[in-house]
Amino acid sequence: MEKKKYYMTTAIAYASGKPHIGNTYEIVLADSIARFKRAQGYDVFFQTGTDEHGQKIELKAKDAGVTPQQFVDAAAGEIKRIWDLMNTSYDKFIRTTDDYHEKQVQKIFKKLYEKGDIYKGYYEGMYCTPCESFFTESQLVDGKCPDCGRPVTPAREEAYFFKMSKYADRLIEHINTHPEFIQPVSRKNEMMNNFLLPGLQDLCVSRTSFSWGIPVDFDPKHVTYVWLDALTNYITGVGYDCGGEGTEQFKKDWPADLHLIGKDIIRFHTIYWPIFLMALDLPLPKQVFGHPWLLQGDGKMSKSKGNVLYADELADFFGVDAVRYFVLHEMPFENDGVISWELMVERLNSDLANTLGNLVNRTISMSNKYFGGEVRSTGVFEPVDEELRLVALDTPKKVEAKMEELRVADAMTEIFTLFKRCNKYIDETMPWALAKDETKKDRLAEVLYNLVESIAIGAELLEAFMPETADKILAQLNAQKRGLDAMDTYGQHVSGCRVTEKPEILFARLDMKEVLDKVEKLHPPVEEAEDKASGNGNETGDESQEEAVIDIEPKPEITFDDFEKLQFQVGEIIACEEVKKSRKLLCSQVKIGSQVKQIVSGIKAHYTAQEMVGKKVMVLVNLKPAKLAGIVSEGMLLCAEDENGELALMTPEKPMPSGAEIC
RNA sequence: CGCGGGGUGGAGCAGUCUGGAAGCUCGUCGGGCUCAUAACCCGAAGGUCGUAGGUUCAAAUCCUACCCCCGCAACCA
Repeated sequence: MEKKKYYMTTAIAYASGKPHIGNTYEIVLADSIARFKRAQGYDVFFQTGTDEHGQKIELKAKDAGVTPQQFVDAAAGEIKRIWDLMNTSYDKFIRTTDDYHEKQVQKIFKKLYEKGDIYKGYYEGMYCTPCESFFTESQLVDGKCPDCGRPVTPAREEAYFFKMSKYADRLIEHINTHPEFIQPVSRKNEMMNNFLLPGLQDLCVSRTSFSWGIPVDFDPKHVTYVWLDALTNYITGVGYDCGGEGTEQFKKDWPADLHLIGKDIIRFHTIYWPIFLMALDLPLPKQVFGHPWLLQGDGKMSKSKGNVLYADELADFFGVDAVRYFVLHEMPFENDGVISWELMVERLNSDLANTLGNLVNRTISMSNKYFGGEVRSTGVFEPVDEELRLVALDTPKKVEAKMEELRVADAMTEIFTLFKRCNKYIDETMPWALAKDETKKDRLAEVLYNLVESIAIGAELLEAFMPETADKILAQLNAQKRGLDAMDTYGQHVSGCRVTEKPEILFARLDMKEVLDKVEKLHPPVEEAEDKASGNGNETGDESQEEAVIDIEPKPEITFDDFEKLQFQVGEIIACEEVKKSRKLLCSQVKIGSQVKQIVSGIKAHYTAQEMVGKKVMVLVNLKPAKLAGIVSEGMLLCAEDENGELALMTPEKPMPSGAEIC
């Protein structure tokens, strides 16, 4: 019988930097699904990759002094490295800079243009020049820019648009008749009520403001704007050919069975993507699952607390499978999950070391102790065996049911329920007591056989989630994989097999304090300096009276010429207000000589707008203007900062007129 | 009114769509056991389900208002 195909994808990761643990979650989640589907006998094609175009990458590359292509090559390499490190079994890693992808995107763009679904128009609206942003009338605040409050002017920019509204009815119909299309279901209403029912706006699909993108071949000053470029990877990756037949693989795999994405981009995958496909006369993907996010715990995510988390660092500490276990287990189905070093240690100790690792270890060592490693079924049955047997037979079914709903965390919990049942079984049967009675020898053998059999079933089920661990356990037990299909029969472990002589510890318990100490060394917290200052309060030595000092990372030496480039002046703050919608920023009007500059500073936590007014401060005046929270800042107020991040403005020690040069 | 998520025993979460005895894991305390990685097994304590109203025979769940956290967005120039 031919295998049923299963084509699944993750979102492609934006190649702008190192992926943190949250990004990594998605690929691991996808991997567990892919592996499970394979175990179920599907012919799985699992695609992931990187999204590599756009203005942000263009800018980052420029900052780094490399070409965009060099930049994304490095970023994609890093992403791929992490994916591989996490032992993910993707079949294809697509990059939007791959030539076949770029070529197809151009063809698609052209086809849709010729078909009339894409038209050339003008991006019209009220334009705020300093903010370089367009706004609709309804977004304006008092007729002014909602960001910086300055006047806006009507403006237009040439752009191509996609006629979304043309396909809206068909899409609404599809969503209503396919309740499984958007997962979790709660997202469906969100999409319908917020976007579809009020009426879809046409989507801008080209840009002229940057050039790092796929050029529109018949109008090269335009580049394809993100979604038409990014989403199409799902078809170009399996061999779609616009205007042609497409490869055999494309015919087999499309439509995709599952797009696994973050909940933040559900809209693009359940509205724009299906509509693009309709325009191309292609069938729609069967299911889009918007998973929640994995957030970093401990309240603030800050470098000073050392809780910024990366997959490779976590894997160094805990091992790949432990990290896989954690992210899969801790991630609920609909709500966001939390990750922190503490929670990680807790989970590893209680679930992996205590429940699972110890179970395997104690079972193997008893087999060695009582039977020289031989595990033999004797058929000496007692009623207590029945319950274990039922749980062991039931677990595969439950796991399959949970996986069917994509409830990966729940599926793993089912497996651990089996392991817990095994631990309980040991207590109920008390093998050490049986061992003391020579006449109970056969019963003892049966007990150990039941344990090995049950653990073998659990371990094999674990393969999708923790592949290495599953293999290790099976190897230690000397058990064969039986296949998901065959899990309806108990007692398949070959009687007479020997377990390993020296069981390797699968997961060593970790000491919380030691881990946190190590983490601290890796990411030294800023508070250290304070401890030194206040903690070493010995009264006798004169040196201890000294004020605390701070050492910072020295920068390279500069020449006087370098210094001369900087222009500092005394400025008087004549007005200051909080920047709305901002947590940290104050916006000051600073009088420097006869001119007034607007300067934004991140000091709201340290000064109120009121107390700023009237201060004479040190200003770096020839800094290139930049936008902060959309507001232009034309310089920088200089502050001293202590080890706790407390700030103090620099003010002249004697009265000085505004505009006085500081040199 | 920028967008989004959340508030359920000490911690992390399920349960909310489809109203019907407050559940899971960890931690704590007490007990058991000794094969094992100070582990494992049993038991117990601990909750006004953010607040205030409303609907209902019945509300964590539905409705209204409010409070508080958090993430994102363009935020330490």
